[in-house]
Amino acid sequence: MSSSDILPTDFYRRDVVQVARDLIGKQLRRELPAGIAGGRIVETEAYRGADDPASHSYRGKTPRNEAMFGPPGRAYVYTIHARFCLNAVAQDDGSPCGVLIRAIEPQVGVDLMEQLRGDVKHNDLTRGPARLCEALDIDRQFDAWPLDEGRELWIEEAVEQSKPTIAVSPRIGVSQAQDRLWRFFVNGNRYVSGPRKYHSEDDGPPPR
DNA sequence: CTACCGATTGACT
DNA sequence: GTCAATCGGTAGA
Repeated sequence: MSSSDILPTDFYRRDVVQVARDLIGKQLRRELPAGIAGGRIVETEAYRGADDPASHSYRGKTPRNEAMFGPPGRAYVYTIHARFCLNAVAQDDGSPCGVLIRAIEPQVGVDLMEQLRGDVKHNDLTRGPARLCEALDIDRQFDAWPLDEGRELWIEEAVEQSKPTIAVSPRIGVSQAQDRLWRFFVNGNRYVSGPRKYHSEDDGPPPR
């Protein structure tokens, strides 16, 4: 692996929906005291700014969501229901956008992640935004962390040659903007949270 | 200060 | 499938 495999800032400096789609298949990496852990990103969601009522940044800047207003390529870590969730900040046009990493497929340092998660079913190891953060020991210390420098916490280029089949759906846990299909996931992958088979991007509109 | 609630999870029917 | 624990962030008195 060379350092050029780390996703550069410019990767994130694009339309947030496109970034969310392109992050599927990429490799999330965490450097722990005992070694490297991580895996393949299999589920993401895009959150936009002032025009997206489901976004944390919809009602303006607060101490909590400040990282979303910062430069692209940084992390935005927030807490909900006493748990942590990881976003990658995207775009660079003054609009506070982020991509929620909802699930990864565990591939590297599985034993390390199992230790951090405790006694759970293997399938639940990293299935869900707060579960993967627990498995990788990601907390508020990584809020605004640069993801493009290849240390502690970063995202690398995909290992596989071909892109997996990507399905889309409305975002999970949000009641607003159901017409925006901004959730992306590897179709049928067992580590995807929520519906794992919805419809391919080539199909027609989703069932209501 | 108090009150409300969520981009969730895990236990349970 | 249903439901409640849990606690920091936020708004409002």
